[in-house]
Amino acid sequence: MKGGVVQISQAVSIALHGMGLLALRGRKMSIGELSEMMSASETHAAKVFQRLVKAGLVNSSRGPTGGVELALPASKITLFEIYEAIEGSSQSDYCLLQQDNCPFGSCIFGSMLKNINNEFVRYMSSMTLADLAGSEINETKSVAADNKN
Amino acid sequence: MKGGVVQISQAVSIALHGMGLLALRGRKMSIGELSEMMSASETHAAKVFQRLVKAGLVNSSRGPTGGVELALPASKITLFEIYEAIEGSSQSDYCLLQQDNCPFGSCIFGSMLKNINNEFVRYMSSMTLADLAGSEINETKSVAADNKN
DNA sequence: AGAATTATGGTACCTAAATACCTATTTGTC
DNA sequence: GACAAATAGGTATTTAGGTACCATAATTCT
Repeated sequence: MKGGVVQISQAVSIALHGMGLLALRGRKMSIGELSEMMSASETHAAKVFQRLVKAGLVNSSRGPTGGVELALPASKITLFEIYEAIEGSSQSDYCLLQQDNCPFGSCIFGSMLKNINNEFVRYMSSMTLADLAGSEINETKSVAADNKN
Repeated sequence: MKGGVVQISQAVSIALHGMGLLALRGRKMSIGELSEMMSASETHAAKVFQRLVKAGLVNSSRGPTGGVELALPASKITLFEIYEAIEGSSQSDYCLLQQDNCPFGSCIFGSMLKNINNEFVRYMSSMTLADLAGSEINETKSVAADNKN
């Protein structure tokens, strides 16, 4: 999960992919099953899903036949809600200097980074799990073609 | 330097602010002077500037009256060059699954984050230190006013 | 009733990255 | 020669994220 400026933790990646899988399958799945499909540590995935449950995005049940499933229709869950459930709400603070002392306006670096952050939030808030599942259906055939990065 | 998706290290913040200060003053300054103005650790600032020197963005001289100064006109140094000098060139990899196996097209999460990264790079590449110094002159009077992020 | 399966919750450990610290060495000025 | 500054390298320290482990609770199956 390294690279670029935009950093997401493995936990967030597990959450996004896991929730996406639940939306795709549309049925209850066990953490073991999910983590295997994602090649992720089962214990880590378990922790991640605990937070999703607490956030009310996922319902869980125990015992054999137990597992997790979406608590709401896929069209009602945005990617940003998933992100926030894992990372918590966060506010930025990029200026080294005290805000009032920064010689670069009301810190130009800070506002630049805030803008990019806002763009991320806006995009994540506009996408739901249903959009994902839809895009999968439309794009799944041409995956191999544009897979060169 | 925590918060938001867009994460920059303190090293990058030191580099951006330090270079900005050099552009503003337009003269040679010592690391001690710069680090004090930024309320940053002098040793850390020294390391950061070593990298900027190696990248050819800064000229340095030793001894009393020594210090660092821009190696090029401020209008020829982009913020992205500064960022890259500290963090190195980086490529992203956000998909948990093997790219070919990701059930979400050519991973939709990955492409989303790549787009945001590209946006950052584009913006940082379009801004030079001269633009910064200019914005300071225009905005410096109204800093206190819009300082409620 | 008891065994198996699954989620829950807590704690402690591991690792990697960023930062801080410390001690020299080199280069230049006076 | 004395001093000031960058340079260099090595070694903590800190922190966040991830991992591992363990006991427990809930549910299902036999």
